[in-house]
Amino acid sequence: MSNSTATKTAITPRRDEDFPEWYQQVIRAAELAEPSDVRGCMVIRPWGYGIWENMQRQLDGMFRATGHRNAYFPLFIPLSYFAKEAEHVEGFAKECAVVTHTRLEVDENGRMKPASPLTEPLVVRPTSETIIGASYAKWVQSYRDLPILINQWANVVRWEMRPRLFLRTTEFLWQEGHTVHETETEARAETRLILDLYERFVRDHLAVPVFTGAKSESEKFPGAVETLTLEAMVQDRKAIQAGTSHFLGQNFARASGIQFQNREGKQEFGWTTSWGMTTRLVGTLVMMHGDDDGLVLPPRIAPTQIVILPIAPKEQARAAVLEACDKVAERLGKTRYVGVPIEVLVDRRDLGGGVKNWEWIKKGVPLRIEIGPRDLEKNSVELSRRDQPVKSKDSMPMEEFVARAPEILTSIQDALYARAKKFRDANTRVINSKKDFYDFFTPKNPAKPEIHGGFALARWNGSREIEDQIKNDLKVTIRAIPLDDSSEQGQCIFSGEASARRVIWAKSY
RNA sequence: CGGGCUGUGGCUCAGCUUGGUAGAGCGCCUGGUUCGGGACCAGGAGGCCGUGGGUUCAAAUCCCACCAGCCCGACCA
Repeated sequence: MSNSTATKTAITPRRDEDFPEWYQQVIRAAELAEPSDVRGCMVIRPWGYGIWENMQRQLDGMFRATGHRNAYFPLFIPLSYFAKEAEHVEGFAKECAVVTHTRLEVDENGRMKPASPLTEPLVVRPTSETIIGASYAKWVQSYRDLPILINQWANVVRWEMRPRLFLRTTEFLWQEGHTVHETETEARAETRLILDLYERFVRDHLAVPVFTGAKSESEKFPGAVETLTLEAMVQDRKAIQAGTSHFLGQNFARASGIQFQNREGKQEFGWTTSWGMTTRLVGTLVMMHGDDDGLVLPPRIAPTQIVILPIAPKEQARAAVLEACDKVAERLGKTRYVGVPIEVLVDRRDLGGGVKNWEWIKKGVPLRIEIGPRDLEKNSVELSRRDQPVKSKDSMPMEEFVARAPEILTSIQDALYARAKKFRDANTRVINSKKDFYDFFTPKNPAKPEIHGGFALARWNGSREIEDQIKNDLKVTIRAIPLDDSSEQGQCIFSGEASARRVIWAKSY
């Protein structure tokens, strides 16, 4: 009893008690998003949307720097377009929202009902390869028109059976890049370029370490020749896909008629790619860095990086304290951190006690500053880093703090990455026998599985049957086939057959 | 779409078995004391009990249907 307050966490349950429930509670407590009345759809609140806007701004800059430009294509895709690529339709058929009518009429019971059926139904885009392909087919005549390097920021709809906030919602936001190239080599290079760009983005901005690689045949994008992926490990040791980059070969060019006259004067199909990152990354951040007191945001992605909390116990002191807070805020706002002005907020709301402080803890603000009468006397500030225990607090001369703020933010950013990487590496195993593999992925308490498993690096013979078997037995799948060609021959741990390489296995989101 | 569970103020839930037209905690509002670690006291607002039908003098409570949500499976960024 005596230490019950000492061990109290802001989020109930704790991660080790019930991870999925913890995840939902963090999203609620941090005011990132909430479920809406529309099944499977969510309302993204300002704090959550602010994170997404930062991702957009940062990624967009990277796309531009590599020669890509933004455009916008229709939300509705004629069914006939969509159906052009066989594997593609098959892959998405079960989760398409379809618009069949163009207006509402009042029926005999006074209820609204759809009327005026469309001759050709429209699919609400689950992805835009086919509708964009239709435009590209018109734009591409000659090899001189290539490459086409376009990105679109959009919403898409995939009618999922089991939605979860950010991780899997019926409607979600993303960017989708769609490019056309003259040669296979160029298109493959583009796929790799984007994979590397994504990896840099999640590492440097989100403090998320990933393994990259190719998807197996069964896991790749419907219609793609090759799907490259970034796989992160979150704190329940499951894998989450942080982004994908697809080499589409000539499949979609053939389906959409993207043809050009090549340097030899012959008609040839273009080589296309597509790649995307989604609002799922917000959920990834929660599960990657969050703790039992709520969200923990890497400084580079936080909508507010520093919050200043005025402490004014006595009425007489208030004006002076607020003035000091504003002054610090103003100076910080003129200070640059990774090239942009620091986002500071003075929380002057009239809320008592630690309530305010806890609110910002739960929201994951990287740095909290307290300024009170005692600080005014000493000309100092109290600072708390979100990457450190919530109760720890340091005092620092005001001048020094203002000067060192960017450096402190950098140090938080680095600490989060280091912690995440350490966690992943500690839960990544080289596994050399089927028994060890099954042990690794089997919880000790099957009735209420504890957090277990992780990433297993194990040899595989390349067969679909083995994949299906493992998925069936353990719900474990191949997350990535590493690209680095350090091919030491060995034996598949499941079949004993020849195996060219180790692949990464895990349970996944 | 199959199996299980659940729908009662903003949130979490009690009440239902043994019908008699609503309660708690948290949150919210007002006033005061507080404020350097989730404060306290006093007062107050807010619910046609998921929807429709049935049984009954009377339904949150019993019966039927529907709808929605959660968990498990199949699918997925």
